[in-house]
Amino acid sequence: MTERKQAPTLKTISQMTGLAVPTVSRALSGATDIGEKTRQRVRSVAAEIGYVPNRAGVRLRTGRSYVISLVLPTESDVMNVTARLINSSASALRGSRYHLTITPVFPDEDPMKAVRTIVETRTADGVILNQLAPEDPRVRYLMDQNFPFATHGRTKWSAQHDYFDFDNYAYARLAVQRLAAKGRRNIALLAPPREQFYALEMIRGAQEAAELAGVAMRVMDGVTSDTPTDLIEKAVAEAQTSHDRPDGIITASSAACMAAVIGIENAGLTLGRDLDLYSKEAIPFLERFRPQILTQFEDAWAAGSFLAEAVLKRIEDPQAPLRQKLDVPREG
Amino acid sequence: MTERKQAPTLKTISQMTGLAVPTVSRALSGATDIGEKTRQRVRSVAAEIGYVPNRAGVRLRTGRSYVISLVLPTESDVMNVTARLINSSASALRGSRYHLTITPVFPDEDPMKAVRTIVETRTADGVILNQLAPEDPRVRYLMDQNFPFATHGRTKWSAQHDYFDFDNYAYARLAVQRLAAKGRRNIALLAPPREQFYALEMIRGAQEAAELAGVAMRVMDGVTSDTPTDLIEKAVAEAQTSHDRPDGIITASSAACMAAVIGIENAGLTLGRDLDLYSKEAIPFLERFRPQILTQFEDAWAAGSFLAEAVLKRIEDPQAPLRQKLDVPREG
DNA sequence: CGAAATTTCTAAATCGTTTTAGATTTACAA
DNA sequence: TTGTAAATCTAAAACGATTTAGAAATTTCG
Repeated sequence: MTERKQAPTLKTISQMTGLAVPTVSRALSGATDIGEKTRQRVRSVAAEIGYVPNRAGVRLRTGRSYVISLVLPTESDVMNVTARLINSSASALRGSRYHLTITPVFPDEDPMKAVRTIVETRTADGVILNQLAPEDPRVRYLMDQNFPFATHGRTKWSAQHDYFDFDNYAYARLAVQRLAAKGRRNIALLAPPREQFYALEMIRGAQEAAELAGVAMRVMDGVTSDTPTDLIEKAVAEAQTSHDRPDGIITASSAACMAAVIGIENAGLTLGRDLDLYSKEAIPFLERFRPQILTQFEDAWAAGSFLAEAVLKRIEDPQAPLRQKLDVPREG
Repeated sequence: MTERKQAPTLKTISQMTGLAVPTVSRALSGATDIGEKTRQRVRSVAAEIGYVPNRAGVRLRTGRSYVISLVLPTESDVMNVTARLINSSASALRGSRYHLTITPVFPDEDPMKAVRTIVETRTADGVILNQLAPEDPRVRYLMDQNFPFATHGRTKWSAQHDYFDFDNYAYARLAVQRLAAKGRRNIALLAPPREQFYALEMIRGAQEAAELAGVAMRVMDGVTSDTPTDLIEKAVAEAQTSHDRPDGIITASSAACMAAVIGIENAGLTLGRDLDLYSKEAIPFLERFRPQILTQFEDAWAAGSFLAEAVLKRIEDPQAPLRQKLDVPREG
């Protein structure tokens, strides 16, 4: 439990350079009445110690918040889990003093950077994470810093932190059981990327259930549920032409499942006859679209509310009991 | 252009009650060393003038930001326009000093309240709105207050504010033209709710094009593109059994289009033969799912980036030239 | 009644930044 | 050399809230 680092301020730079605080401020903002060498010196020191203006100070003095608000009518009809998560967690903060900000992280970025910045500059009092690796460094870091957070999904250390997770192990078990009960003997799992914790859970569940039921189960390779949908279509279609073509496919998201439907129907096969599909989904859709598809409901709205509240409680009382929930699959 | 109201502070209450500022503070926070009648008086005054603690003041003094951050890996594969909008606008702020916060608004709420609060308490420096009515009071208010904002979609006053809009008029025109060119003579438009500006645009475009092409065009009633998907399915299926069943349906979102597909196929009809579907979509999906579906691409990513940047520029320079874009439909 | 204890309030300092006004130094011309 | 102008810098105040220490008023009790 490292000591939380104190962010450098203008005062820090002032002391390091021997200049007055306002001088430092004006040097950084590029005022005309600061000597060139002074400006240089201040700037380099600032860069060196990673000075970032304190938002509250700026806001108080200037009245500018440096915040843009996206006013978002809550939609009832959102297939996408992420969108639901945003909506529900923002909604859960209604009535509290808290706001929800979105911190986007790009694939090419260091995932740690965003979290570290938040903690060090105290951009936020708490954090919600998703898409977790089993030993996610962000989680490790937040735990070490004793910084309030909650996760959508679990990690290796999830006994020690707040989380909400859909029980992917149970999901996959049940999926295999039901497919086996329908007479399917050769099941393929279109799994999430293996870097993510829940992928491993899902795979484990499917394997165990397959063994118990005495059916074949394999993880589709070269493709995950996050793969662009056209590639999923292709992969599914190709799998159907192989000698041991799967007669049951389990997917991890409605988008992936839709792609699978396309691949299958394009290959001229018939759902429910030639093979069965099994999927999670955030809103009832697949099952109405193709009644043959077997589904389990993933409650993304509950996840968001739970997580937001968990973080809130954790901020208020760091010693509060852990808030953890493993959502039991409900068949759709 | 009304004067922007100055938010009341502890000082305001202090002056009104004749008490010292710290006394007021402690009275509000429920400290034990404040007399009961004093507390009552302070509280009632505070409530009366609508006192809300200044975030910057609190944050500076206590170090608490009252912000929860949702750290969001940007997804490439998001069907939903809203989710894309969030991702893209948050991303556009990367590298700037600005953050994106989400302010959810519930159907049962006064849509004005959220906006008014933002402006009065300066929760944010700028605002992005969507789902606009032709004479949206929020837009009117923001214009009157001279508060930086940009809209996804247009209004009656859009000549005077920043916006990004998909050209729904052109969309509908083209849709009807293409359906007519395929020999369709009885077209139905599954329009958005008529309260929204873009619904009117779309209807107008469809009507004009239908007249020109000499085909029948009607707006489906009792159902909009925001209606729960099961009701859309039902409505579409029923329409097919009527005596003047449509041979071409234009929808306003991929979700609505999918629902239409379900309705049609459940009714035992064949796409492309018995009738054609025409839809917008945010990512290429429908057209691959059912190649018979005619589509136009709606660039939600571009919208978010554009809007975020527009607001940024508007904050920096209220006199900056208007940033407006009417996105031309690209056929998919 | 007067001293001590208690209740209720206020003064002052602080968080980090920016702005305004003024001070100091340097450079230049007379 | 000296006075003036220009170039640099600093002191002080302010934004709004909270906290700590202490002052004033009230109550309690011997």
